[in-house]
Amino acid sequence: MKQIGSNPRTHLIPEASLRRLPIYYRSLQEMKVAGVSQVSCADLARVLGLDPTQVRKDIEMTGIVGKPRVGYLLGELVLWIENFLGWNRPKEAVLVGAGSLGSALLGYEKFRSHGMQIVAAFDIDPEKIGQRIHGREVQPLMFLPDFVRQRKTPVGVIATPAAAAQPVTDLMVAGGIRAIWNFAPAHIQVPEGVILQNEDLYHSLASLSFKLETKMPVTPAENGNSYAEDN
Amino acid sequence: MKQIGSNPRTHLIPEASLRRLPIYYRSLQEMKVAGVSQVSCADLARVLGLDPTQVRKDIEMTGIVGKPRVGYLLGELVLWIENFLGWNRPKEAVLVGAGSLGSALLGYEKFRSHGMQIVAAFDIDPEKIGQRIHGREVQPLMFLPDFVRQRKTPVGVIATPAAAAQPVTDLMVAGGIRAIWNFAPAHIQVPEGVILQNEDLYHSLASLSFKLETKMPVTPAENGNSYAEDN
DNA sequence: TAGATTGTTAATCGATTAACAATC
DNA sequence: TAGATTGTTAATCGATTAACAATC
Repeated sequence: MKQIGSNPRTHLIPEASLRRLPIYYRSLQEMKVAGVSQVSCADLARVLGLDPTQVRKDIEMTGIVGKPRVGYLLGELVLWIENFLGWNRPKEAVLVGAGSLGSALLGYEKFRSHGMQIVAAFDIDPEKIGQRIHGREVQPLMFLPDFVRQRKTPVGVIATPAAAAQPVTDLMVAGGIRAIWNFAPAHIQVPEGVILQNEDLYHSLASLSFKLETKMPVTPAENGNSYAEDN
Repeated sequence: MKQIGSNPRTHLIPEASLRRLPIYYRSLQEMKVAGVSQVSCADLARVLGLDPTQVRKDIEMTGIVGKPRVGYLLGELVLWIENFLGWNRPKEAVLVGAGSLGSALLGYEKFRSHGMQIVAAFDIDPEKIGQRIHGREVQPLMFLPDFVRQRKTPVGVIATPAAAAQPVTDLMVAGGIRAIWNFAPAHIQVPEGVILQNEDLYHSLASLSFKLETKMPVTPAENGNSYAEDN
């Protein structure tokens, strides 16, 4: 019997697989509501129009052990995914940039059940400072390093204009932030060991615009095309 | 001499390369402002902390021909990228879902110079209908199919709750939309031939959360880690 | 000319897909 | 038992990286 709670695969976790788990997770939640109690990778693949082998590989990554001919207990699989991703252990986050996007992000309550909780918002604009947005008061940016240091906040979310992204990053890093989720359209540099996740809409726009224009084939990508409904 | 304006490579365009072009593009714009007139792939790689070979491969994709020992004329390279991505030929788009995220998206004026222009907004909520957001009046969702059909709008942007995503998709497709940019946290199905670009924050949250917790290595991904500053 | 950079071809590496044995 | 599904190993495919010749 394999170790429970630890991952069976010592090798390497494909980023693309990580990003597919939420898709399965969501389908499972829906099935649960519909009263389903057991599920196989084949079921998931069918519902989502994905390749069954790929689904199985991704699910195995979580370390869950299934039953041949049956699949997995739905509730258990949900728990394994949550545990594997760390979604059952939300990390605190600070957000910088209380503009329209930042405000929208502050309103996503579901983040908490998906591994992250934004506990404070910062901005440099005196107009914004002191405002309450979705229950959090916007603080002066200069307070950020101390806040992060004292509270040991692991995550920083950047929703500033491009020009502010690098300076804000540096502040976060100085405070000991371990991961940065960057929504600013800027290429920022972080020291080795700091996790950086870019959410640059212009990257997507490049892909979308290109595909719309051309008849040139583009290789399918993790967050690109889904499959046609053909079954 | 190669054909000008057409792509030299008949093969296959890697999605990841498409998504990197905006990074170069942005650096080039900054260099331009700084008065630089010539640039090599090596220069770009140095500034961005990326692999020079990769930068060269990506740049070549646009079809531009450079000069050995010199590189490219900066202004020309910018134009080649714009033309390759179609950023100089903005496509019209409709947006559905005038919530906080939708409103934020309506405020991104830069979209127009990056291949896309949101020309109308729709919602199903009577409270929202009639409101003006960044100069566009929110229309009833039921008007969408006719609008899209008459105006031949190629792009649909979805910023609705998850439950609305598939029905809205179906409306868009019925109206003849050719590409969908989906911000709703939902796996939607589109007919073959319709381009789908998902912008699901929970996918990123999965990756971020996992990396924060574990010492397990994750394969580097297109929109993941940048390089450490080490030069 | 010398040498840096382009353009191109080959090697490597990893993700996806296929094949198949084990099992309930 | 028969057969569907898991778990695992191998094959394929494509992106990244390396090597090198051409060129200004």
